[in-house]
Amino acid sequence: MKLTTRSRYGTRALLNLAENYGNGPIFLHETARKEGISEKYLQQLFHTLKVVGIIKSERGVKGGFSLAKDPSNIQLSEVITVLEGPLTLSDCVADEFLCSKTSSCATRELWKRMNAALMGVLESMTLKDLVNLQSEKECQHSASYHI
Amino acid sequence: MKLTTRSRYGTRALLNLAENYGNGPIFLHETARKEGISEKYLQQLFHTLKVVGIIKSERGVKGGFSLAKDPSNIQLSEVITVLEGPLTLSDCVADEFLCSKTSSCATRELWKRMNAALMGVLESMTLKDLVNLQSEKECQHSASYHI
DNA sequence: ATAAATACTATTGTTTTAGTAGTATATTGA
DNA sequence: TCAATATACTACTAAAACAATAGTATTTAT
Repeated sequence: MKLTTRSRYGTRALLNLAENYGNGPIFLHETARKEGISEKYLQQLFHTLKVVGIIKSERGVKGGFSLAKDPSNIQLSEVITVLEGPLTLSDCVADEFLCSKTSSCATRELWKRMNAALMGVLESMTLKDLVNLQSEKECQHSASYHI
Repeated sequence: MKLTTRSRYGTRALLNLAENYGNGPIFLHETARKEGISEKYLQQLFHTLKVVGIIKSERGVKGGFSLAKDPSNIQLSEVITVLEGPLTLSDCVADEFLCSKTSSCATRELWKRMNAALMGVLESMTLKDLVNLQSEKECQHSASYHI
């Protein structure tokens, strides 16, 4: 059970935009190069993210992409859900009428708990948190090199 | 991001065996019919579960499958891991050398937290818990019908 | 104009999933 | 002993999902 590359690439790319928040748009090809993602593929991901209002774009020679709102207002649950689709581990979690045994199914309860655990993590973090985490890590990393 | 049918079918089938724990083996075709799973497919799942010692089998006319140990000693983390493979949302979570940026990657930290959340649920529950959950639910369900 | 950026849709190769098929082996009991 | 019925094990396959690639259209700065 893996996340698709859509989620993983998309989140990394958004982190890239978030780190630049407030400084105008970034060319897609820059983000793509920096994160090692195919430009064409990232175009699709950014298109999706734009449609739902997470990022905005400017066209033309001085165009590019930037976050459409403050990083602290972008929950990771929103990001992953948009890129990955609903994060339900079994379809019966989202659609209780899918199976006739729903109301008395212990395994469904298990899948629900797993989903709740995942969403708990994702809802408790925003892109801003991810930016902070990144700078913390980079600081630790460089410290361990220099000492 | 869905669990595969291996996990979902397998867990349901194990719950079926767990409910019968101590009363001898159950024919595979019975479990298959009750849970609506193809016999041939369930054979594969049970084979996997047998190899790792979660269930045991008896061959021949009076054969069948039963749990190899007490339901309270079978963690759901073990069950899902065996059926689904390692529950890592990104390969870099399991293999830190997969990516050169591992030590300073914020998204990897995110995937790790999500994994920890999932494993937290699965390690805190055993097949016995699932059996209890099931009987609770069935009780509630029948109660709501009779009153 | 034109160069360089995003917009959007269609197509495709690969991998994974979910299952089927088939042969072999073990056990019971008439 | 032999037929019936169970598991054991491996190989194969159709369908779906994934991960891109391709290509045309449109916008904007210079």
